Amino acid sequence: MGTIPEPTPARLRAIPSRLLAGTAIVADRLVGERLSAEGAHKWHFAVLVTLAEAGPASQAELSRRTGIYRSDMVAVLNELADADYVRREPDPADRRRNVITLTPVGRRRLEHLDALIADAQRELLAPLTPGQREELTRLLTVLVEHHRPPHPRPHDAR
Amino acid sequence: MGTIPEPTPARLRAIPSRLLAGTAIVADRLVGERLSAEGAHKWHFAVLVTLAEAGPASQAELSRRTGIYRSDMVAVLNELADADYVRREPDPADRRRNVITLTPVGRRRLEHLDALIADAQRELLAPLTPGQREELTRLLTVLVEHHRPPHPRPHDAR
DNA sequence: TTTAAACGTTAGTGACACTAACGAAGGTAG
DNA sequence: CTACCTTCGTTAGTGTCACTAACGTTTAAA
Repeated sequence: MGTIPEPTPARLRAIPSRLLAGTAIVADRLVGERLSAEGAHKWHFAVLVTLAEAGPASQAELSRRTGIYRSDMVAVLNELADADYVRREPDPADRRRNVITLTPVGRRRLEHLDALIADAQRELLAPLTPGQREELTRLLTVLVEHHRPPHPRPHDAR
Repeated sequence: MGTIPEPTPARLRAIPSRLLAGTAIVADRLVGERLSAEGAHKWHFAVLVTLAEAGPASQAELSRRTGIYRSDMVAVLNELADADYVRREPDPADRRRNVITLTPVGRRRLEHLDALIADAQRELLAPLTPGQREELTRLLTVLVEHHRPPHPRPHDAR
């Protein structure tokens, strides 16, 4: 007669910040597994999407739009440029900047990664009805929107 | 006439795994700030709650109930024991185990930390109605419950 | 009685958010 | 023009956290 598989106390289970941490871990693992199987990364997708949506941009712009720190952006762009998903060239109009441009190969890569990520989201949200998925997205959006550096912060990009 | 503060592409903003990651970071920061201001830690609270709810337990039991790895549990219990919030003594019935017991001081500490955490949750969920907060908690619970090691895994406690 | 498992513990890994500081370039004020 | 401050790309580094590996000890199972 073995002991029952110790339960987590209810008082602990019901704490939103803990639930968020837990689901975020699950979600990240789901996405990460799929992407790394194809030699890709979360951040690659974010950059490619941003370029596809808003056109060529500087590294600092990409940082602000994706939320990836500009110090981390360097490595991401190295990898994307090495694989020819992206071109990186100095901006003649402002010689501090690099102009990052999506290549045709990059666009195809994006479609592929997009499918992988959509798949991961589906698996993540599997136990929810379509209505619940929308509701969850809505609620989370409200939260991230609300908790956010008051305004377009003074200086220094993320 | 400056450029408008670069927006995140909609295609990126609407991805649940990204939203979860974002809110989890905010939530963790909110909780962490309050606790660290009192020299406490997330994990301290989890252990104290578990002891209060389910009584004395071994370190491995605490690990499984809280989700804290038993390798990390060691340091947590060192700190809690040093502050006399918890007693740690060898289990005479099974000399592999330590029995961890909540002290009266620990119980008072718990009440304090509980207030801090409740406060953080309130700030986190501030932009939501009470109904929405419940709904969010419900949805997240479904997700964590669903994505979870199939059954009481073979061996080796977290 | 041999084997396997659980326990507490130490050490270490990898991912990721985040900071600091740098030289180079550009913008602005005197 | 000069001085100053900001932005940009880049390098290096920090702290936290989830997670793994391995160990010696003790207990349970075969």
